[in-house]
Amino acid sequence: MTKNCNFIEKLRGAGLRPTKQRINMCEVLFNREKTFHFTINDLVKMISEKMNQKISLATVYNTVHAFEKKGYLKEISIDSHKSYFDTNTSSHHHFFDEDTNELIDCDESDIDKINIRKNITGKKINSVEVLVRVASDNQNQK
Amino acid sequence: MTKNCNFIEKLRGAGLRPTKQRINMCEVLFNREKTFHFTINDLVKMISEKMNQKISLATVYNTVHAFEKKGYLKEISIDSHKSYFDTNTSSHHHFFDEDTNELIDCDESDIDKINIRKNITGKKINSVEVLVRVASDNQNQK
DNA sequence: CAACAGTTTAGAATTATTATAATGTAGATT
DNA sequence: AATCTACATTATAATAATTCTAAACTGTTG
Repeated sequence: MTKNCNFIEKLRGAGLRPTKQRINMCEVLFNREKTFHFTINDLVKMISEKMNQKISLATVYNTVHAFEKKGYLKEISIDSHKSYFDTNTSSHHHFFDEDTNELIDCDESDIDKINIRKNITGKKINSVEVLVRVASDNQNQK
Repeated sequence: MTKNCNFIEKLRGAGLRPTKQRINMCEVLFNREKTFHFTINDLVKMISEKMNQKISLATVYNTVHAFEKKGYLKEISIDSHKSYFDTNTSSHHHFFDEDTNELIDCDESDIDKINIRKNITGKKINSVEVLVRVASDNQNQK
């Protein structure tokens, strides 16, 4: 219950009105020990269950995008058909298990800092992301 | 003209029948000095222009996927709405210019070899890809 | 508590991709 | 070269993912 207040502040701080839907969404997304990865579909299910009623798909899309813009979520795109969001918005890399479609966080010690030697004139680097695709050792490629 | 023969062999070698459409597609994709990036839409236009007649969208999708499976193309996914294919199938990294939506190849000297310390039991690494997002220096984020 | 601006909603619209089934074609067989 | 067959292509329908719309609703401000 006190958590709610945090989320209300969090939303207000980002200029987002703390509506019932957004607060529920915050609880599903951020009220947990560990960060996690989800798809829009996952999320709709989770929120509907939590609220014990439907939430409009449009609202979920809107809110996810609002959260993304505010830096509360990060999108991880695997291919044109698989896109995840990550509640861990710190700069970090990922493994993607092609067998299970599971996205796995790397922590800092897993991959050395990436050193970019190229410089594009007038452009600054916004992010550097590594995606390591893995698959079962016995089967070839998949 | 002699190039056609190469493409016919290339297709045959991959177990793909050298049809008119596929050969045209090969010419558009592979008969050039430098490798390049494209979207399905780009490609449909390019092929239609080259053939001076329509090509079915389904054929382009089918063929692109066939080429991808055979390792003639690689998909580069930027976000859930922007997906490119790359005729450069060697292992390499990319810059993505968020202002122009342009994908830029890195060559080997641009980024040090990525050292992966994490090991996922029973899984082998299929690919390691770095995406560096850049944007204009004066505007914040975009 | 009235008023307004921002939000939610269901459903329509749009876009991207895949499936379908009829027609066409490459390559093998004769 | 005619025929056959499996694979390809095609237009279109179907599906899936996302965005738009316009009406109803709800925080917030005064």
